[in-house]
Amino acid sequence: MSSEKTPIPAGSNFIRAIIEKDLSQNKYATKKWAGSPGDAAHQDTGVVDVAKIRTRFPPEPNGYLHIGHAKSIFLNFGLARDFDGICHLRFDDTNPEKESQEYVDSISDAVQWLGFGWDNTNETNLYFASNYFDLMYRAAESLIETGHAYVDEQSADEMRINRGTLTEAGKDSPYRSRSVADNLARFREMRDGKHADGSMVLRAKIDMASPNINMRDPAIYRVRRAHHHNTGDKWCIYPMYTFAHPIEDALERITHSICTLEFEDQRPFYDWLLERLAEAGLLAHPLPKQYEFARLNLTYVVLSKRKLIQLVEEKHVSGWDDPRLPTLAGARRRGYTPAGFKLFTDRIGVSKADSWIEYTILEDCMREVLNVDAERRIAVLDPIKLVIDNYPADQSEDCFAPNHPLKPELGKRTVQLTKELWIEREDFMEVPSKGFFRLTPDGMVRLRYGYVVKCTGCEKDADGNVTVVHCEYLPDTKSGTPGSDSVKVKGNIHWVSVAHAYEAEVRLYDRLFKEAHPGEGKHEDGRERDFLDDINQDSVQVITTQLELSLKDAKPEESFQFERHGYFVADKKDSVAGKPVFNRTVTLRDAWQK
RNA sequence: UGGGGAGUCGCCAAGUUGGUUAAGGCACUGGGUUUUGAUCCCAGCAUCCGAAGGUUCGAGUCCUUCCUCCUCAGCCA
Repeated sequence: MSSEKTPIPAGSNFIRAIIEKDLSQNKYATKKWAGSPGDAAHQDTGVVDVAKIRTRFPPEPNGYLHIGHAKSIFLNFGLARDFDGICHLRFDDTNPEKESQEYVDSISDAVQWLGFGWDNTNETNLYFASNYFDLMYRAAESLIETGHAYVDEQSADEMRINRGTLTEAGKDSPYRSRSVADNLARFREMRDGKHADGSMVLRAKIDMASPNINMRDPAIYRVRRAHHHNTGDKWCIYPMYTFAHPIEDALERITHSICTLEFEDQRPFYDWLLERLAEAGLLAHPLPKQYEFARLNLTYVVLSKRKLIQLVEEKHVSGWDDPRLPTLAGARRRGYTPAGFKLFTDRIGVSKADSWIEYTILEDCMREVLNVDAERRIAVLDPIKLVIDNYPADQSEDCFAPNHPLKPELGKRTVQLTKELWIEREDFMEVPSKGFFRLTPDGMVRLRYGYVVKCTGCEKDADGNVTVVHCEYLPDTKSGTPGSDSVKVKGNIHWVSVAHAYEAEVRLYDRLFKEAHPGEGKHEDGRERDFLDDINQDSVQVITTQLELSLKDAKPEESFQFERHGYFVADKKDSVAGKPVFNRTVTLRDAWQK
């Protein structure tokens, strides 16, 4: 990445502290890099790596990225940027049964949308674990040759039983002491398709009595006849994550391999494996090191892949990019922005403590960036007619509205004022509640960017619903003219001319779940709650609105602040030229307690 | 109950080798500005760092014991 360097906040998180220390000790001063991933022999032909550190973002292409991944992306790519390093995008595609090109594409899109990429000065750092299958296979044979791996023919059930429990040691497999030659022959047979799926696995030979269950001879290669999205039908054996990931990191000369907390127990194996392969001459020092941080938990959403898939497949939402979903594709359609996510990740920090971030933090971040970035427009979401009785029916006059109060250089636009206007239904109350200072009989209010008007009454239908509000304007009070403030009013309401309005569809989104921790706890009858029980049935409201005419030209993904309402974005999917529809990204804060 | 982690203000989170009054952000509460009940500005907001002991002139930082939460027994990642 070649982007602006941001100053490094000293010791702002434990990973930065580790990197600063590593760098100050010149830990990577002689680390060689040949320009592409490879084993020790390959890297030795290279030169000292220009990247001071290497990190990686290694998603499995088996689903869509979500907000939690954004944290990891900003962490890994951000670290690389701040420390003169390089971050790789690597697809960890070692399980052919779950992965597909669709996911590879959506993940690539999301990473780029957040502002990162893989094209660096002299190299393209986009990799696939499956491209290392040959090297991984060699590493496995090396492990067998050095007596550190064996082919186990126990069934999965037998393996599970013999693995022991959390408090009891496991038992050695009857196949554990086979000869190197025998193991090698068997493993090659596995590769050559001589054995059925599930009939045997290759296991690392470590210690069946280890208190760390991950060290009790973990399986590292399995037989699985499945078509791989990248390697096709070339292989019928596939490496396990446990085995593959450390090797991927080492081949790419990653310095800091950052993952989430649940992999902590895996670290001893990570180090064990790389040390064995380095001893065998396959990998060179310095070897990558794994560090773990706490994954993101956000209130009012679910981030687990399983639950997201369920929401999509059972059609509780319209798709992976439903604006209510915490997927990056959904957030994007909702109008959330990369800058907002950047602010968010900076704000929540990185640590090892399990935590739940309040969803409002994310919303505040979006408001904060949109307040600065989004131009203002006028939108009447729940229209009711206001008639200015003392205004000529055939008259239309220009009013000037600033495009951005914080950026006068963005200029003003004209909106037309006429006798009949649309105003917000909630801006009129025939019987005002306490503290209400908008339109009410005999009350005065300013029509934003226009005149001060005095309410004279309203019309109602047979059911008592207000249908039209009447008022009279005060001619000398037009905004921007001398003496416009001769009449002071507290209320200030927005409006759109009936004759100059764009009638548009707007979607008002609310949170998808009613509970802060969806599915947590039990029902009154003692039954476990399901996260689906907490779905908010009113999470979207599609309404017909009256917008100022200029909004007709909004481009897909263009964000605006609809004054007094919130931030809205022209939907990237359903908008057509000249007829955009809008999604509410987030409301404005509202300090008025009704 | 074995191993590995984590517990600092309502929510996050600094606090490196022990050294005066425990950063910062968000939230919240006052006050000010404002033609968005928005934004912005100013002020306030942990005698206390999961608990209890101990070491020390001095401990969130060291020691002991205890408590709570997370995580690991896939031929998933």
